[in-house]
Amino acid sequence: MKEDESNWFSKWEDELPLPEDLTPLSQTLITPDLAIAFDIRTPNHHQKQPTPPPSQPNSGEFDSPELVAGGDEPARTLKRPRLVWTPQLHKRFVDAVAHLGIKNAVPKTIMQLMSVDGLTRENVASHLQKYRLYLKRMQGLSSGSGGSGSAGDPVTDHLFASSPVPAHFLHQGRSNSDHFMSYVPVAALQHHQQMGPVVGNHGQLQQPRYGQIGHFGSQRNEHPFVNRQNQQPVHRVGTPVHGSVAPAAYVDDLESANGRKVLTLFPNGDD
DNA sequence: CAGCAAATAT
DNA sequence: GATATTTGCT
Repeated sequence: MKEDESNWFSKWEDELPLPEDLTPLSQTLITPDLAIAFDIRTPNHHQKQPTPPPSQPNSGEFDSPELVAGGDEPARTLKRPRLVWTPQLHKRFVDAVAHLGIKNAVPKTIMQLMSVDGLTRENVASHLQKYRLYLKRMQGLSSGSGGSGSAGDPVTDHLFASSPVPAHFLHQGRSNSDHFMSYVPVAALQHHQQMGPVVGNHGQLQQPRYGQIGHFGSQRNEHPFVNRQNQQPVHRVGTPVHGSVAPAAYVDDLESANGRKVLTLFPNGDD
């Protein structure tokens, strides 16, 4: 029996796919922009062809191959792939809303504050809508008196459930005076590419970092159960905060396995 | 433009 | 089937 164990272990080891064999997380898929540029989305259903514009008044009849090298970003008015709201991204969203206050938490502002490259107002609006519904639902059933039903947290909404909801967000009919408007650390002005949602294997945007390659258990981070080694190469906050708020000092924290680490990442002092 | 409900797409 | 996006309306 012991031998068996070492046996399968050996085999297991042997059959372990090499990193090179694994899906090259950042590659493979045709570059999203390229794909959309060519309008060659995934072979899906019969996508209706909406009035294909007569292209450019080219003298010839073939399209201009410079389409890609055109310099101008084609990815501007074309349909982007579905954005996938990963917990981290959602966290940013929540934090942004939390710090803006319900009153200023409108799609436009949120989007700007998040300063996530590639995120559009529509994205936020859509997500915000669902998020609000989620909050409402929660309140609704949390008032259950004598309820013997509420047993823990039924994984209702996967995404929202795993987000450290700031606590308040409950729309209290509180028309209190708004506190000082926090200046917007317009990080969006940075030409730096922060975390740009990238297209996944199909056409879904997913986050570049935080990609878990493990095939063990479930790929999805349903609940924090996987104890991964928090090793972030690009995680340096060298400067011991001295009082100045650096927009680039984002410390995207990883939630602890079972300890809800509610750490606000924005330089907030409000509330 | 923001918010919402429903439909639609992936 | 779950989600995100879009649509229509206010």
